[in-house]
Amino acid sequence: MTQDVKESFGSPSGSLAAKVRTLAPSMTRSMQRVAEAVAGDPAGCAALTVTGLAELTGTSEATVVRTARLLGYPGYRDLRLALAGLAAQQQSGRAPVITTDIAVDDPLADVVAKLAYEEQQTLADTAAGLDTAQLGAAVTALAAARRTDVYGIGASGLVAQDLTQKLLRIGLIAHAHSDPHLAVTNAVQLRSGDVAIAVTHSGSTGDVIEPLRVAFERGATTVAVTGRPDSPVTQYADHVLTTATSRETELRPAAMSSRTSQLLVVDCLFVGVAQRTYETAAPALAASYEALAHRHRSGRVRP
Amino acid sequence: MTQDVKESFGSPSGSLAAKVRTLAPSMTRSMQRVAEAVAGDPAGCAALTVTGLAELTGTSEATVVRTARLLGYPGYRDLRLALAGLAAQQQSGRAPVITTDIAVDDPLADVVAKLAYEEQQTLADTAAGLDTAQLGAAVTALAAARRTDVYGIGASGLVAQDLTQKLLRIGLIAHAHSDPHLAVTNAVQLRSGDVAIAVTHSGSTGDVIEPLRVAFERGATTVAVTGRPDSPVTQYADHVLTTATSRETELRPAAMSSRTSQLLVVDCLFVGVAQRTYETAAPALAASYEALAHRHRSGRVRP
DNA sequence: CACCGAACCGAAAATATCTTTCATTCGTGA
DNA sequence: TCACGAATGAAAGATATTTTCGGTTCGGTG
Repeated sequence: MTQDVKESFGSPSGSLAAKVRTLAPSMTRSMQRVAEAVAGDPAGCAALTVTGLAELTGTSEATVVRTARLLGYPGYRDLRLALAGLAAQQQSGRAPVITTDIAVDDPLADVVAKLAYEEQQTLADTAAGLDTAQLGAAVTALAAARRTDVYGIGASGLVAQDLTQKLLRIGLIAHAHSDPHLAVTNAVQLRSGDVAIAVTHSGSTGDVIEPLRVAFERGATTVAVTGRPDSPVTQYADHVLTTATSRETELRPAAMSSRTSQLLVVDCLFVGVAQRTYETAAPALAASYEALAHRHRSGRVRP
Repeated sequence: MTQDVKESFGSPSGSLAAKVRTLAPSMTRSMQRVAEAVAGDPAGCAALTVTGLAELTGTSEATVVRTARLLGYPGYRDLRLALAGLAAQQQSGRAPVITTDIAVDDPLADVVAKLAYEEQQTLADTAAGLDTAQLGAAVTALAAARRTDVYGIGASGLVAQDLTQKLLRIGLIAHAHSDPHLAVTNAVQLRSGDVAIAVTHSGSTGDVIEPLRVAFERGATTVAVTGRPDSPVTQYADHVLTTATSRETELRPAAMSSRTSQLLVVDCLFVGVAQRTYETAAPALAASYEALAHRHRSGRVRP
């Protein structure tokens, strides 16, 4: 199933294409067909009626409407309007855009350009798809938390650690856990007023869900940072922060872009908390900077 | 920072307003009312149905349709679509291009936008400043290495781990060290044909320089990933990969953007190596993907 | 000033489009 | 294999758009 679709769209990444990618896993087969068509050729689809799009994708009107709903619009009419807008934007956008995947024989310069470009897209998509209300709620909880536990495994584990390091720097009490057993053991200690955060792209990593569940049941405020807003982990999450999902290619595992996306979310959390706790955060940041200066040798070496 | 500019239609935009002006004389009174409304607030009108617009302008559906026709569209439906497009274009034209630093009282939405923008900037800068010759040399060394050690402390330690995780996934032997003593202890084991990589933004972190020096003296190929190409760490580096340095602001520590930059470099290294060792890397990647699938619970949870 | 005609306008019918319902089909797990 | 539930599309139902058509207004004219 390689893209015979030609993927010739100018800027594949209006937040719509991102939304399609995020929601695709929770779509049924025929809905995916519709979503694909829409993401692939917004302008073309905007010109079609429900019936037209249904025929084009070999599905029914009902399915088209269902897809529109899933993408967050009240109905097809509104999706169509949005599509028209998107098309217009693309038109004026005129992005140079690197469309192709990274190939085995790409020269390194291309690899660098493509990777940078894709990560930039990921960032844009993440920012576009992040629910600031959920973010705000999570920030509020974090800022007031007695202690915070962060769960993550593999690449997500690094993100968890990153967040933890940052929170510690502004004087909060935070721990990252990547050992499932220890995570659960610690989760048991949590109670109302504490915060537990699970970082998992798939949202289905049992080892991460379990401690979150425990924390949830203990009354802690729970947050899920995941690329799948309908995945199991969200069952136990008071607040869900959605990360972007990008096309995965052979040489560029999904972990790469999901990490970028997760880190942005985590940064937002951090800055948000730092704002809320500015009085204490600012001096703490300054102090940690000061403390680190000693670990650095004097200066430059090459004249 | 919302646009108080209000866009009080000095030039409501494009051919539409022009068309309205041109055609106005040939319009009847009520049609002019409709045309005016449309030209004055395309976005708002795009949200209305024929009936809505008719009521808003105190006219009838028929008149609205007639106006649409006069403006050159087959019917109201199409005018509406065009309006949506126009609105979107205007919207995007307002490239807010966030220049200011993150302030303590910025709303979260701004924080998200600014962070995303700055990280995107960092990525672009990194890609632009990366020396592909140096990168190529590092990749060659990595691809052929008997073993690879990566040193990093603090935030850079996470980057080091990230690289290690990836290299392991394609069957290479790699270790990350953030304990300075263990790092040195291990560095002693290195010899020609091995690779040592130091990740440090400042380039002056003694704890990271030391193991690199040891590795260098043992004859290993050494690589420095640093934001300061003239810093002490480069003394012992065969190849220097430069990361971008961005303005540091009070609420956004340098660690944030240097991490982004470092990760891009590390990703480039990884993909480069994966290309060189494609024969073995591809199946290894597939296998690790396969193995992880078992760790994930079945699928979606919400209907 | 009354009358006429043409253009204008909107109510409502006719049509197209979108949405919902519901029976059927398909895939899946026991 | 069967039974169940999810997925799907046909068709009914609801809305929106377009058309029709008759009433109204306005300017001119006898």
